[in-house]
Amino acid sequence: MRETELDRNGPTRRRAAARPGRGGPAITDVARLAGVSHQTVSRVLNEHPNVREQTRLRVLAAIKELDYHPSGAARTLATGRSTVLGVVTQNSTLFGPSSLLFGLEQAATSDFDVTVTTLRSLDGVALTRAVRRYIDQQVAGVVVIAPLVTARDALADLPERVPIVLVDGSPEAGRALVTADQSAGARLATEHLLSFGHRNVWHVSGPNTWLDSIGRVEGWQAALRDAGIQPPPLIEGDWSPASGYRAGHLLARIPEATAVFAANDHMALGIIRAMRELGRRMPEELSIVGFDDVPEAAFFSPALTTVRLDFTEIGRQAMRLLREQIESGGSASCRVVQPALVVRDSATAPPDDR
Amino acid sequence: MRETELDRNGPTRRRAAARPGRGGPAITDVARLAGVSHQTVSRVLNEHPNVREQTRLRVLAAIKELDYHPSGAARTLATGRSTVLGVVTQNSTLFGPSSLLFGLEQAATSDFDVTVTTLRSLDGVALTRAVRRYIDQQVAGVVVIAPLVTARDALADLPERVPIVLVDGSPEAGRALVTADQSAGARLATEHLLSFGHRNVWHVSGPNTWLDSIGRVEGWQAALRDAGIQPPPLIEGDWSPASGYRAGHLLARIPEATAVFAANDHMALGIIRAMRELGRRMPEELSIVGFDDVPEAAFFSPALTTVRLDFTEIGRQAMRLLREQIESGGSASCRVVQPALVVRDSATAPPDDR
DNA sequence: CCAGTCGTTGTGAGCGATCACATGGCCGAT
DNA sequence: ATCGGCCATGTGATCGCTCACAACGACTGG
Repeated sequence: MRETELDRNGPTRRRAAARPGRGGPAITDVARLAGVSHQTVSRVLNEHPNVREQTRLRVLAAIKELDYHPSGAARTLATGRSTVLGVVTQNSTLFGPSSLLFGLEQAATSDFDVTVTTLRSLDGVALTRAVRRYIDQQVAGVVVIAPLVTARDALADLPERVPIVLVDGSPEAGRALVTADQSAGARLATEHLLSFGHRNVWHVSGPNTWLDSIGRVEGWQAALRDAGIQPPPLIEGDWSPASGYRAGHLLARIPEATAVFAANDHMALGIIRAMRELGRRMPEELSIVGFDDVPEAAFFSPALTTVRLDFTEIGRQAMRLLREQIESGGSASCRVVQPALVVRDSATAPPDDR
Repeated sequence: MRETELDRNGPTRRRAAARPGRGGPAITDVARLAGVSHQTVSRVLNEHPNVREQTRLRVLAAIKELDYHPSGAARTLATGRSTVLGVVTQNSTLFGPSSLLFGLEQAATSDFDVTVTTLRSLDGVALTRAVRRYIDQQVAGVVVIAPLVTARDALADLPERVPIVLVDGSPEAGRALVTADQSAGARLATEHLLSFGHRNVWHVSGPNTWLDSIGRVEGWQAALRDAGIQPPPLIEGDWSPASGYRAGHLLARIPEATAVFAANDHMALGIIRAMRELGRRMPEELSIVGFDDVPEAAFFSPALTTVRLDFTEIGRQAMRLLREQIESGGSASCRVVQPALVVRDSATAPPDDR
């Protein structure tokens, strides 16, 4: 027995000396240099209270001298949880989604390593697979940026093993959710236009597969109904300035269209462009309000009145919900971030009124 | 001895049965179900050739039945390398950097998990720390999006342990690098303006801390010098439309300024806006060429002639360089992606000429 | 008919951390 | 003086996987 044990230790020690390990020094190297056990080093690393200050300093010195860095993989393996946060988003350079991603990264970066999966399309299969893959990697949590209708259904049959927060998705999923109040933003825009005395407000929406679009359409309709106005037919765009441009040409042929709410700033730009080509003056002949407040919106001609979303705040809220779930196995609560109207020069009174 | 062994196995088996393990089933569970050793399962997972087809199928079936997914952490720990790719970029929603990030994700996503570190500033300390952190995590490789001058110096004293590719950085760093030929792009823009007969071309640049800015300034100057023209004073902006707007007001006071090359589209928008406010007609009174070809550039008024960069291609090239380094310990080669001129309506002949 | 080779599978150690538990010193309380 | 308890530290097992090597049978060639 005794001999067997010695035989076992032999190779082990030799191996450690030869350092075939892939990376730099390991915890045992630090322990040896500091003259303590590996466990004590681990305690120092994890800020365990019961370590004598003197020992702590010795360990710290050894860590510094060896330029030791703990292995995340080993820690993950031992503890079963990592500090990696998975974010699933879609293949898009659109202002909204990309700002959302940015806001999220900002908010997470202090506690987590953020890894991003950019999906080509947000259909159920791809989404589920991406989330499952994260779960396999034992991520600490998953954030799904799911602004599409198709995403909603996919999330229903997802395993419960991991904290998940939806951003910009639908509350029906029964998961923790952070979203912007699209409807309220649209209402802000519409009511702002109505306040100038416009008889009606037209709307150029995003694709009806987007929850954002749907919410904005609802808010627009609601605001009109509340004012006792029958909403005019919806003009559906696809977020692109080109679609706005086409919508602009359409609107130009409708004399009674004096005010339009565009579901994003880039479509608004397309509309403005079309109007300019047709020799219409803005905002005198057509008032317009956008959505997003892209950085360049103030420099459109006319400077665009629009609705701003605080993406940093959304990111922060998402991280809060996620932490709640991680720490206390929390609930499926829901936060809604309110948008704000940014008044510039693109909305004014209708022609008749002056 | 025999008893000791039983004692040892006892708790082990019980543990396995109770599954206090953090995740789902482990490789041994699959092995047991398939009636093979864990090593055989490992072989199947890694597509090792020497496994009998029949065995392979049995293992595959067991994997499916248990819904087994291998643990990345354990694999990383055992092999010393992960499939994670670290990307370091800076705190920016600017079109260039964010498109770059997007292109990179697109190109990487099939082989790697991309994790992003968004730095508040690209100074040496922050950059080095971020890269080192990735190295500690034993990432497969690191991509640094380093468009700032400050980043250049920081990369010199970085450990060699990990494949690194610079994107949009400076070749002097002696590392693998993918970059856009900023200078050639600027030359394209400048020569396009000159071709209309303009006597001179002014330039509104980005901040001189950006390598992109510097390259574009150089290309602009070179093009003018080649044409035997003394470059006018440089107007420095900060990429923002607001800075373009200020530059526009400045330019408006200089009668001989008939053509301007803006270092990005958003500054061009600011210039256009300023001109419009002052009642100048564009492009008749001032020709302008931008840089970036943001999606909305075609809908500026006038539609902006600009220079386009293929970010997807840059991402692809970066991934190629990285794979070369990972697989063959490759070299510090350098790829340059060429930009293309996109001609629209914002550049035309100077007023004198008609 | 036996040695050598190859294909297939199994065994045990090790990656670098944490966790559960053991140990030994020092303290105040009995 | 003795004992339970806390503090500081150490020991060994374990997480789930891969790697190096051993074992075994079938096939081949001399």
